[in-house]
Parts: sequence; structure tokens; C-alpha cells
Amino acid sequence: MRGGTEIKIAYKMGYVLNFYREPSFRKIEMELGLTRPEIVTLIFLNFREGVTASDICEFSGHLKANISRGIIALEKKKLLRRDTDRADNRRQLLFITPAGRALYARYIPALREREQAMLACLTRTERKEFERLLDKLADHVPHWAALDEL
Amino acid sequence: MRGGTEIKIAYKMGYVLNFYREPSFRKIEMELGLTRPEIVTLIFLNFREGVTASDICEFSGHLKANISRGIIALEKKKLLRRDTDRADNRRQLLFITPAGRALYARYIPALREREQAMLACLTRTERKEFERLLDKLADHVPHWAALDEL
DNA sequence: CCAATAAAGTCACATATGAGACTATCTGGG
DNA sequence: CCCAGATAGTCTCATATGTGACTTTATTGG
Repeated sequence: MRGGTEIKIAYKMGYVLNFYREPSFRKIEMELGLTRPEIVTLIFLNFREGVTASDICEFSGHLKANISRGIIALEKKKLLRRDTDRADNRRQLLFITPAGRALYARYIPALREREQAMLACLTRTERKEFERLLDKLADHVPHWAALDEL
Repeated sequence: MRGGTEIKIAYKMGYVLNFYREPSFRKIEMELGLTRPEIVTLIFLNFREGVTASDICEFSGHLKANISRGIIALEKKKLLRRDTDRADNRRQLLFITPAGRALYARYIPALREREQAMLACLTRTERKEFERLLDKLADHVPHWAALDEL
């Protein structure tokens, strides 16, 4: 029942990704009481600190209103902290707290394992090639999509 | 600002797909007054009629409650019609109406064009290879994901 | 044949999200 | 220097969605 659309490639990407992402994220939402914007904010901050809400919008594709709410909630839970940028008082620089990292560490292994399961059917070479093509697609995104479309 | 996660491939798929899908779908939602389950239901029915709500759940990855609401709404708008399956009275077989096809025809070209734009950076060979790998991934989904996870 | 279980679809409720207005701050051209 | 945008982030309101319970019908095993 998988086939049947005129937008084959985009559809198949969505099909595979939905099965990867939706159950995983719902589980995190339920068990840890986080929303999706909160989850991706922690993922991003775990990697790179001192970034702004806008950066997280661009990274995650979530709307700024939702990221804003997520950040407010995460601060309330003491999972991140924010400082106003001295060079531009509109901006707030975000930093993950130890509690934030600890929570991140609780849900990321399942996501990693599930990604491995998803990719298990590809050979090592195919996986590399798939990633190379994805990189190419990702680099190309700015050429056809405007950031303010999100 | 794109990098930074331990789940590289899934993340990149999400990144590219978000930029493809979200703006397109939101535009359809706003201009044509359809919800996402309604949009994908019409996409599926345009290809294959006489299917059930469950089939559309599997096809689209949407939850059955949402597909159910979508089908009720589409019927109200006379974009599809449903007949109880004589062989199993629990099931309802779905059929798209001419009005449904007409509406589908109004939004699919933009989706197709945007998919082309997304893929434009790949050579013909790369595109074929990308699709082959996606097919492999899609065929493999049942091995690691349960349908009832959605 | 009947009871227990499963499956298709619907519903009610709580919550997350999208749209767009709003505030505060910054920037660049007269 | 200052005013007209632009930009970062927040808020309000309406709507779409997730969850889980519920109804009806089918299937299976005793």
C-alpha cells in the first residue's frame, strides 16, 4: 500500500522518515514531557552553544513562535539558560545546562539505534553514497527554498 | 547552521524534506482550506480508489483518528464518497469524486515543481541512484517499524 | 454455536501548533 | 542625527493533532 503518487521521491523520503521520526518523538514527548521544539532545541544546543532562537529555527525547520515557546519552557525547567547578547540586545544567547545534557542523554541513544535500524539494509558503500547525495541536496536547499518560508 | 547532531542521516533527510514539504503544505492548507490528512487522502485516492481509511493511514503515516476526521470532512465537501464494504461491514471503501480530482489537480503541480527544484542539483544518474536507495529503505521499513507504532 | 479477541472507524478531551499582530532593538540612507 | 525599514523574540487566538475510550462488526478457538 506504499505506492501511488506523482511526487515519488519526496513521498518516499516522507514515508521512511515518518516511520523513523514520529514514533520516536512521540515516545520522548510522552515519557519526558517535552514538545518537539524542545527536543530539537536540546539536540542543537548539545552540539553548539551560544546560539539564538533564530538559529534553531533554521536548524530545525520549526516556526519561530514554537521555538520561542520551547525555549521559555526549557528555561523554566532549568534545561537551558539564556543571556542577552551584549552586542545586540534583541538577541539571546542560549546555553544548555548539565540537567539539559542529562536529559538529552536519555533520549538520544534510542534515536541513534533507530537510525541504525533504518539504515541496516544498506551496505556500507550505499550508506556513504546515500549520505553524499543527501549532503548535496541539503547544500542546495537555499537555492530553491527561502528561509522565511518556514 | 545546518550541522550538529548525532543522527546525521535522519537529520539531513528531515532538513531537506521540511523545506520541501512544510511551506508547500501550508500553502495548500491556507489557500484550499484542506488539512494535511485531507491533502494526502486526495493524493492517494487520485491514484487508487476503493481503498479504506486504514490503507490511507499506512500510506501517509497519519493517525487513524486524523484520517477519519479528514475523510468525514472530505465527504462533507463532496470531494470523496464512501460505500460500506459488502464483504465486511466495518470497512468503508473510498472513491474520489470529479470535484475531488479537480481540487487535487490544483495543488499537485506546485508539489511536483518543487520536487524538481529540490532534486535539480543531482545528475540524472545520481537521482536514479538516490531513488534506488530510497526504495531499498522503504522496502525495509516493515523490518524495523511496526505499523501500529504510528 | 458462543465467548473472547481483534479490527475499522468515530468521538471527546487536552495540548501543540500556525498565523499574524505586537514590542523592543538595531541598521542604513537622507 | 533621525526616521523608515528590518530583525529578534513574544503573545493571542483559532485550529489541527495526539491520546485513549467507545461502538460496531468480524474472526477464532473451544
